[in-house]
Amino acid sequence: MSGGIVQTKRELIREAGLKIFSQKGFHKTKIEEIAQEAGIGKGTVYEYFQSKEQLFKEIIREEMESFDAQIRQGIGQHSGTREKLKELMRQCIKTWQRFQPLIRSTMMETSLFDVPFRNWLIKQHHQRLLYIKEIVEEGTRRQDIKGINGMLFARLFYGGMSFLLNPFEEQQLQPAAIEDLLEETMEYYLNGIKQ
Amino acid sequence: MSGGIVQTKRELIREAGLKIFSQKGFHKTKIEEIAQEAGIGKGTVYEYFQSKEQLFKEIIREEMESFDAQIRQGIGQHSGTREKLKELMRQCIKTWQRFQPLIRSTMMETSLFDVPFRNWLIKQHHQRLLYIKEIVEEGTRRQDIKGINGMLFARLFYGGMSFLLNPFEEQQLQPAAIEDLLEETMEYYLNGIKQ
Amino acid sequence: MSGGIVQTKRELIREAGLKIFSQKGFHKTKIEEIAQEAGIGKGTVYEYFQSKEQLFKEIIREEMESFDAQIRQGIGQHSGTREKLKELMRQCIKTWQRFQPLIRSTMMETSLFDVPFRNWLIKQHHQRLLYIKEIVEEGTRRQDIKGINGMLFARLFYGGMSFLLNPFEEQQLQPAAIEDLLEETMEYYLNGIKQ
Amino acid sequence: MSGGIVQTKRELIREAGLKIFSQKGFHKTKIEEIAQEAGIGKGTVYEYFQSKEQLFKEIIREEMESFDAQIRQGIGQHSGTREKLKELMRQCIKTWQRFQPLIRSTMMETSLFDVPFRNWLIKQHHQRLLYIKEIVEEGTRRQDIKGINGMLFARLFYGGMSFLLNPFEEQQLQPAAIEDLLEETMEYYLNGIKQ
DNA sequence: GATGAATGAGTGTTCATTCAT
DNA sequence: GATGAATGAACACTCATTCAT
Repeated sequence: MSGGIVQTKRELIREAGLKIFSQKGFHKTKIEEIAQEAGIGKGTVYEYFQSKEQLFKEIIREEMESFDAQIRQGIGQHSGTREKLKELMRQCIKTWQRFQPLIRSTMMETSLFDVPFRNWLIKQHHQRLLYIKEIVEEGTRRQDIKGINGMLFARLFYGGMSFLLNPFEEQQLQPAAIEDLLEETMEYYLNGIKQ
Repeated sequence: MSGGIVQTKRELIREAGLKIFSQKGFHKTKIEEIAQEAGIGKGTVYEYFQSKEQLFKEIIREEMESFDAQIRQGIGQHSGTREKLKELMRQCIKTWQRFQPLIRSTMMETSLFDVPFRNWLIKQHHQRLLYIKEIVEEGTRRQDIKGINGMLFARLFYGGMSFLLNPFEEQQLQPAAIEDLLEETMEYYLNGIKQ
Repeated sequence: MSGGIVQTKRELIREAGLKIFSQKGFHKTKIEEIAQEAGIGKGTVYEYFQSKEQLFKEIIREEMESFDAQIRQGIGQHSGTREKLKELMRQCIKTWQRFQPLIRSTMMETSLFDVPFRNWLIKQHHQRLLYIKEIVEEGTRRQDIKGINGMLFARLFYGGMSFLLNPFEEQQLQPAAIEDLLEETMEYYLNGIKQ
Repeated sequence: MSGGIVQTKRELIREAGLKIFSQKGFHKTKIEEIAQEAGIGKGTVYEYFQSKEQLFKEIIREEMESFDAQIRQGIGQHSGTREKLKELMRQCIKTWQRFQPLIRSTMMETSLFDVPFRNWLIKQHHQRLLYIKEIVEEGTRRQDIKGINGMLFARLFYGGMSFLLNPFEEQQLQPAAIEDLLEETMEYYLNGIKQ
């Protein structure tokens, strides 16, 4: 409870980088801007990160991993297919409201990166799909859910989620609104829209 | 009507630009590469387009509009909610298999652009969602489809589609495989996955 | 007779680079200065040379090779140990009066360079020594010259030459003065200074 | 008198600087490396030396002066032109085997330095030549040596020496080998190579 | 109209130097 | 005195854009 405000300079820079990269994308971001945002000198960035690209990758990596941990933990606290999927969506929405542009555009612009990092990104993405697949397959075993193509559904579900938030507007949904959204969305996926 | 091989130089450049921008993204693409691809001199690009950004926007605009026309036409040729939605997916898959990286990352990296173009993009995107909304609302009126939040469903459906194709692999789905995919996908959306 | 003034831009840059590098050494030389000296824009340098280092190496290589050709040709036009050695000195002085600082410091600061280039430099230097060695060994066969360690003498002779010109003053010796210098120098090497 | 292991921090830094500068040359050497080599903090260097350049000049100055003292002392212990010149060569070789690259390249890259230091360097160099000149002129007076241009011979002799050691190989000559080298070299200078 | 040689604004990165601890 | 984190001036290099031919 007490901690929190203390931040290493490294974290300070990462935070600033996250903000600026999110606003402008990798190429339009200048190291000097990040330094300014962090309230430090340009050279200081290079005391903590080898290069602009390193910094960017480090930010992505950190955010992705914390994202993953949150999803995993969130899912673990619920039981039942519906509740688990809802929780997964809840976590995604929460994260995406913070990092929307950065995380998303990163997933798309993977051609930017070196092969190992690209592969790591793909694996991360795949992991998210696996969470969904496992949830529905567990449901199938419990006979809640039809026998379906888990991976296909995972893609549809994940993609749907990622467009729940209008990617062009920085809406800040209220928690209550989010719950309504989740409820309705689950309804569509579980029971379909056919009369 | 006349045929098609004849191409104005302007079209030639646009075609080359589409290819290179799609492969490398906006920032990593050099005008010289586009000129090479088009088999012309670097300076000639500037005879037809004011700037790299203009060229890029022009390509996006053109592709989006042709995309839109195809969707509209495709939908018009079918009746029934299921068939219309399937046709919409069919068109999207077809287009995305061509331009995947460019078109998608463009939608995400809107921070690149000036406000008017950004607004135009948002409107385009919105238009797609409207097609879906209208299809399901028409279904609702015909009592095929439950009374649902059409815009919410549109987002889920459109997002799901956009992840149907693994964005990290350049799979070239065979037409038959696509049809199976569409069929199964429609099943999930229409009847849900709950047992 | 007619040609001469015409210079490709590449040569223009090389000439400017030679001048500035000679004055300031590699590290203190800025590309922009070279461009200015050549009367062109900074970017133009990069149209013709990949990098500052490439440009530097190219200049060295070119000068060395032309130096070598001059020596070889000069020696060929003379016969007799004394005359050949004198001619070799004549050529060296002529070249060194132009490029003194650059060429010399280059030979010393070889740690600057990549291994292949360094090896090339060493080979070049060795070649010069071989010229001298061959001249004296030929003399030995003709019984003009004692049976000596040709390589050792080559080093002494070459080193001596390289200090003939005061490396700290930009003296411009008159041709007549040079001839006197050569004559006296040869005298010392051939007949020794002992009474 | 007391011995030698005790070293002021100033000397420690100079020693470290000498080592690193010798290996890498002025521009490629980083202050941090010197501090590391000396086992102290980077800032501490600036407690003892005003700047990188000051440190470099101080090292050169110190080494030159100690070099000079050794030569002077060495010469003083011998009599006869031949022995004195041999001793001078002996001292030079000994020193150059330690500092070859640094000392030499320094003499060449004088453009690095401010005018007063440059002049000091030139004077130092001149002093060496004077030693040689005086030795041969003394020989001339004793009628061991012909009446020659002492300064010219000094240049030839000094230059020859400086190329005795292959500047590209870090040969470590054994003392016996050095003596043979000196003997033969003296032979050439004193008696010439002519049959 | 077509070209590509020339340009220079813009930016990532290094590293000598400073200064608060 | 000793330190090393912080700094920012300096510079190599890129590439969109121009314009003389």
